Amino acid sequence: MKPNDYNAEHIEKKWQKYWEENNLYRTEDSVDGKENYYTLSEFSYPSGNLHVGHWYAFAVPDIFARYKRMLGYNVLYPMGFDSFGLPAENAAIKHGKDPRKWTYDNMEYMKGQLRNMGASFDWSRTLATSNPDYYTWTQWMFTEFYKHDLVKRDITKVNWCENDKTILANEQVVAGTCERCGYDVVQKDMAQWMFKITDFADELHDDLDTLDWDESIKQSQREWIGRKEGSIIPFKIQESEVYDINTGPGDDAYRKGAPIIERNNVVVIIEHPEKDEFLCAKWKQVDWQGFVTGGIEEGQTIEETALAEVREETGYQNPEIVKVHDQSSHGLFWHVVKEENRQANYRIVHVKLKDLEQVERSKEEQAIADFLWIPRTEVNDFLKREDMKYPWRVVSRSNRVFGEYKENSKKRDTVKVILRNEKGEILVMLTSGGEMDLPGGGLDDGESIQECAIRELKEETGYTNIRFIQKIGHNRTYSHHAPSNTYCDCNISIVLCELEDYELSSKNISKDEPDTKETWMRPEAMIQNFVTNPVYKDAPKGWVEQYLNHLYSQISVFTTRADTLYGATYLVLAPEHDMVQNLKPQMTNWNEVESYLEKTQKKSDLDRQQSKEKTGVQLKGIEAINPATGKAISVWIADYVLAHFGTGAVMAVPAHDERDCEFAIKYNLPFRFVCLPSAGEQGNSRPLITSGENAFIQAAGTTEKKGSQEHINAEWNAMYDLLGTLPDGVLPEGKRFCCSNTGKMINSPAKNDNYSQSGIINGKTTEEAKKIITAAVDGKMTKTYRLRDWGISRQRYWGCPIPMVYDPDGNPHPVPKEHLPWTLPDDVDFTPDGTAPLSRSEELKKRTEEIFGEGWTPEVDTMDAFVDSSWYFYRYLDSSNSKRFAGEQAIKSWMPVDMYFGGAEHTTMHLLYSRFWTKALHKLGLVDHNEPYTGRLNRGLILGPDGAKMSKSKGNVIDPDEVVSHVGADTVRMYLSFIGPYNEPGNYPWDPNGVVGIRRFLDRVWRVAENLSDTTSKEITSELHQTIKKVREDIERLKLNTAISSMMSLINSIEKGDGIAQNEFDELLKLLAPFAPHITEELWMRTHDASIHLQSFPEPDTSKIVSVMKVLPIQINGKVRSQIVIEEGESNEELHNRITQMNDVQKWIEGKEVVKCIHVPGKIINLVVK
RNA sequence: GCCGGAGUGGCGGAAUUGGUAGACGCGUGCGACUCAAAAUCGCAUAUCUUCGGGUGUGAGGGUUCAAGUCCCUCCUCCGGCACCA
Repeated sequence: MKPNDYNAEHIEKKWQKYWEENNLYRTEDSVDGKENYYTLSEFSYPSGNLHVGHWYAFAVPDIFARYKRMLGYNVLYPMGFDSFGLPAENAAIKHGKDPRKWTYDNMEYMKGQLRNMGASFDWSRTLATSNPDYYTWTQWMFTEFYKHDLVKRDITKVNWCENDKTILANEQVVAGTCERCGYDVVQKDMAQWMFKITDFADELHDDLDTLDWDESIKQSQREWIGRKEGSIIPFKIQESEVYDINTGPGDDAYRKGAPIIERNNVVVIIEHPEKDEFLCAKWKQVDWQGFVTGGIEEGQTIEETALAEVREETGYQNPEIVKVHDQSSHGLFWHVVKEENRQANYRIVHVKLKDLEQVERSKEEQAIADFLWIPRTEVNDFLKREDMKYPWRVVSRSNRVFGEYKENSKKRDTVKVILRNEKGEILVMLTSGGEMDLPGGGLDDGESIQECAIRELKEETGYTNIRFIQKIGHNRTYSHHAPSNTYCDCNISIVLCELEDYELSSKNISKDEPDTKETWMRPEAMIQNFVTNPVYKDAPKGWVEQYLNHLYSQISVFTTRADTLYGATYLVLAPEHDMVQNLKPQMTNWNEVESYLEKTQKKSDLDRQQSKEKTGVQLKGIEAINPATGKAISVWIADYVLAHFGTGAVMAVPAHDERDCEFAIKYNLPFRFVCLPSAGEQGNSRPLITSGENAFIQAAGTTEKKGSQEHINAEWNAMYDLLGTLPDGVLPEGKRFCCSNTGKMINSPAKNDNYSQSGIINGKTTEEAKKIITAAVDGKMTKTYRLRDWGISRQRYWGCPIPMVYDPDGNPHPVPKEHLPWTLPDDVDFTPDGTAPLSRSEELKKRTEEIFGEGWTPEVDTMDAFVDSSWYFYRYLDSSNSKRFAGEQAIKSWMPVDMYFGGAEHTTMHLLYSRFWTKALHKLGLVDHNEPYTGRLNRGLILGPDGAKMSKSKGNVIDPDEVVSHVGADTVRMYLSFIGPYNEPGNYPWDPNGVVGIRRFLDRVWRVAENLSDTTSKEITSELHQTIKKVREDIERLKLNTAISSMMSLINSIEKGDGIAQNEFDELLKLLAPFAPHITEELWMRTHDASIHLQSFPEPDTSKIVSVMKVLPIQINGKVRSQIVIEEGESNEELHNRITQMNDVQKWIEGKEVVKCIHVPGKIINLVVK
């Protein structure tokens, strides 16, 4: 190499050092006269080595940042590391090193590599999410979100591998088995911390319209959020007939259709005469197992049996009946003597001992069991145990609630209101004493129960739009636990109301109860609270079960086709639906149902979606009422209905829904056709779903080719013919089909039908009918979302600790700010064994107890790494601030991000999460903007030279360091920009020869610089300014490939022509500077003192763009036949004459007539000849 | 199945509002330099051709003086969603 040759390695090192020493890229928060511009590229995991993907992600946007800087913007282009998370931990495990050391070593190494790109990062602002001074703010924001009700702890279903004892992500589940070990994956309930991202679902959806992003990115987000509009329609459950056990002995006691039950039993709950304890049986000295039970002998009453069993089994002589609970049920029963499980009917009898007079028990009884007195709380625990199959759990809690304090009572009629929202949640009030209650109050004089309920709700909750649904059950007399710790006896009516919307009226909120906090709870969660809350244990709660039973006596379905309600012939629930468990006592085929539940539990979501064959089980003994027709329909469970979509229940309309059709044919369920497709809706596509023997076309009897228009028409005609013969739309067997098109309603109701609704929707269109029928059946128009709350708990070590601690009662509390950062402990063996590694840290345990007190325990899960990356763009703005996550002024001057470069794989997760984060910060008043990124660009992927994704196993990985050492960083940067348009996320293969092409170009630039001329020709000057214009336009659009190609053309012209003078060459260098910062700096500094990167970007001088000759193509009948040089000032007529004289043209128009001559100035001339 | 986006030489890709399709680069061929090779430089390179011209932007139709670009139908690929009620 000659001394004057282009030596990339040398000059790149030289100028990188110079820039660093001169702080060329230090970015101030504001510069006078310059507008701020925030360019961001997604930071990366410190996985150890920079690959070509990093260059594509960082070096190409650097061109854009440099360009903006030369345009006069104050540009921030920062870089950092997403240094928490699975990839780092897995890699650390694999390499047998401490993840902390491994991660930080990698970061140091990668920083060095990043410097070689010649990128204009401001390193003074760098960050790493695993630094305590970073994650202290992650934790602080978590606790702030918690305080503002944006965080919750909830139990959700997760994929669980029994073998590895760990949670798996959906992607790790392959066909229902674990990706790693092949073991079956089950769905398991686990408590998780979650961000309530669904609170922002509408905003996240609607605000997309305000963003200047590529439509495909927005569309992906919309689909991920998955908003659907439809109706929620309530279906009442028909109460099943139950024979009371008292009506007769023997078989009469069994419920209709129930499986054979061995006998009728009593379960006796024995209460201590003085203490708050119950007598329980302890068998085989190991564990207490239950209560005294016994069989009812023929001719005996329940009371007699109960008292006899107490005397026989316990020896206590003086029991008295408190209550025989009026609900009978059946279930499995462990028979101690026979040592086997048996089916039996139970009656629960509550007995209280008058005294403790006791005689010796029989030897047999002594052999079986010891008896012991157990405190009430333990009894409750026992009743909640997983293995408790006894169905009398609930009943047993309803004892001992009335009549204790009647002396001081004052009677007043009151209401308790169950206020329900559209999600089926119930509003409860949490008073300052921790007591859980429903809103309610006393009836004023002359007020109806309904009026009182709505008035009280408005006063207590502030909600203005409340709808009365129904009064539940009868008035009941209860002791009411009043705030002054006295009890009064009163009639309580339970009223069910529903919220129409969430509008609040602040002035109507009662001032009486300032300590009251309202919470929405799911009914199951509510039961849990009522049962476990110690404050509540003596308060009346019998009615809790009662109103929940009523609440559960209906099933709400979500449908987008409410108009077809008259065609709903059965209901299908997801197997996980709450009602399945709640209706268990009424079911006559529980065994069958249970085995189906077990089967589906084993399947993952993915698995369920893959097996297309629909399966299901009818819930026998259960019937629902179609609210439109008033007719009873059957209820099924099937795993094609998904628990987490809509309400987890669907109304099945087999005649108008493909899936319902398939299911109904399989199980022979009725079809009713209620919507006639409009003529315009038929289209050319095949309208009918036909299936197996029911294939409708067979009835049509056509001979046309299947799939042809004629065949389709025949189907339609056959359908119309058939429907004409069916007065009520009920399809006969063998002619069952389905048509999901919209249209006009028919048979809703049909003639001579006794349906409860008169013909309010018959003849209406689908859209009209949806609204009318929804209102008519007390349904609601609503929206549902695919988006689910964001669960962030991970049973991993290398992540941000969740800053929560639990008091001795297990209640969570946020770690206060003064104890942040809540540091990640060091004394942990992080090898995964299924439990959270932090649970093994002694230091964390000790720390928690020292700060919060004895019995307090730390949360041991860490956060999903997506949490760390949801706000990092704020930290760059002020990365050393120890008072705030970022200073307010810094945020104001930079946010929102003007252009965010990233991978398409982050479109739905990271991009959505960080948008949520910004909206949450905005809601808390911490930032003044509502969206984090104004611009977003998804980049493509660099493939290996073979066109496949780069991977070590394929051996097609390109090592950028190696390429750089051969051709230089400038070449690699430019090649990556040249490979394809950066504004379209395509896949571009790396072509080793293509790199050489770019290097040749830079060599030419060098050569031109070595051979500058004294003057520049007009043509080159013109082309230079055209190039300037084009390059500006192209970078602005991020079509860097064409910007480079135009510069190549210019260099080609310069070399072919008479060269270029210093002045013009300087312009070219500046044009090239963002792309190739090193070589341009080297050539520029030969004649200048200040860096080229501090210069302004060239502006095109249009006056210098001259066309020396205007050559226009001549077309004849649209085909190019010749060219002509336009002369200035020539009239159209003169031009036309000149053209028709031309030999090239003559040839084509000879003997023909020129009809028309179209002259588009500067573009084309077209002669039309005949 | 639904919703986006795309289909152009041997390859990556140009063609910004309908106006000369294939810019620029790679590859290939020929030539120069060289004892030779590499590197470099120059010329050529959609395709068929009877050398007049014909045909060409996934397929077929349409609008227009003129269509890669606009309209209709279909096919393929990529991305997102999906037993979503």
